[in-house]
Amino acid sequence: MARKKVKLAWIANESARKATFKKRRKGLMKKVRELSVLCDVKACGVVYAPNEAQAVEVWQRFKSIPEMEKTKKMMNQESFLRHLIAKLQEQLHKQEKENREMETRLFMYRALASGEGREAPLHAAMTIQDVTCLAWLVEVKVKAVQERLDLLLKGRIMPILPRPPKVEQDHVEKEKVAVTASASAAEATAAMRLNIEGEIQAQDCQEGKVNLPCDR
Amino acid sequence: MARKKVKLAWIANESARKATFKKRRKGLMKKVRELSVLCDVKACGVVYAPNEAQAVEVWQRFKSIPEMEKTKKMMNQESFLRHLIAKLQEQLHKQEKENREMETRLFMYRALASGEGREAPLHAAMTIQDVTCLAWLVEVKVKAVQERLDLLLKGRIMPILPRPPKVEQDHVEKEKVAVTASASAAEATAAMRLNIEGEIQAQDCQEGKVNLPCDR
DNA sequence: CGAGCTATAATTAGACT
DNA sequence: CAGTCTAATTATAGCTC
Repeated sequence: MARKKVKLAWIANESARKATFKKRRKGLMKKVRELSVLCDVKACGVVYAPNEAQAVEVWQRFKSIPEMEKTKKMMNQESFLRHLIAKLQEQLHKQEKENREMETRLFMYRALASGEGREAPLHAAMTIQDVTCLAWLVEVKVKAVQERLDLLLKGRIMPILPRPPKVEQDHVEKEKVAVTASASAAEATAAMRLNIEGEIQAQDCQEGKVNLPCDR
Repeated sequence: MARKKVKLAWIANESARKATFKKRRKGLMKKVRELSVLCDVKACGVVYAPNEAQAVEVWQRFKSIPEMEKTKKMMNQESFLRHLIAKLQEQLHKQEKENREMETRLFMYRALASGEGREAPLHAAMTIQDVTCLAWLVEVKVKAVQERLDLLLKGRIMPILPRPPKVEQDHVEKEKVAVTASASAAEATAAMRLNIEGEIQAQDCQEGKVNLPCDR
């Protein structure tokens, strides 16, 4: 959008493409932030950089101010971590339960696929595409989450293990909350379980069939 | 960005905010598309509309052209569905295996949280925030995926069940591929498993502690 | 290659219908 | 409230360093 109007097509020149990418990604992120702030909505943008190892380029979360303040308060409290763990635990159980349900669902899919055939309606195809696309994004997210979890875990191990067994540090030795692994089932947000492929390997499917006009 | 420079702050006037939201969301999506096309990267934007029931406002996936064409080809093939199912099945197994690992990880977390305390480093706090934020997004995605799956399932059941057992339709009755639930482990993309809470309930944590300066 | 620097394209705030 | 219009603000393509 400047010196010259640019065609909406892939930029062949690599350096130009890279420059445009950087600039536009930056601009995009700014827009996301602005929208979030101006309208107080949760918003995020994700951009797969070509060569950067499968990275979540940007993500942001905007919470309403009061909620944000509450979050801040609990962010560095020990109890928050305990609470998180309790919930994780409960959700693990939920998840195991859902595994059974997923098996059932999978069975149904299977039966349907084998028992019937032909001319998958465009509608269905689109839906599949939708699913795979969403799944891709989820894959990115899940990986990021797991990396963050690992980081967090390391971050806690590192400063702790090397420390001598009993060092009396005067500051903040009070709030020794008991580790109540309670957490009501009602509070626990919907347990999530993901079992979808993020990328469909195209090579596996035989060639030469229809061409759906479902570009966008 | 017009008639008047607008402050980067929440817009109090509701109708104005709504209008801005609509305009800017539209613009944002356009930017996402453009970036994707110009630089051939996978990109997506997600915006939580205030009142629209927890909706993924926009998501998009851009694949490189050759990949896209392959995808098109297999989109409406029966074998694609079978393939998807095979992979799902394999990933289900992987997932069950990962459940064990998650239990281990959870145990470690627990031990750390109960055995040590105090002054959660800002770094750790930020990480936790990151995790929860990402988790929130994943939650949205997972819900969307599950809805899509349900839709897909219904979409296949509907036109199939009411149909009489054996109707001889002449077109495309050939490619009756056997349902080989094989799918090599190498091909299957990383199995995903998600077990994180998307929203931290702030009320659960007692009040009046530190205020982290970790806004953004 | 990255960091400025315009000139110009694109977005959009506010008014109007 | 949903569009349309237009001026003013932003984003950025192509350069230069």
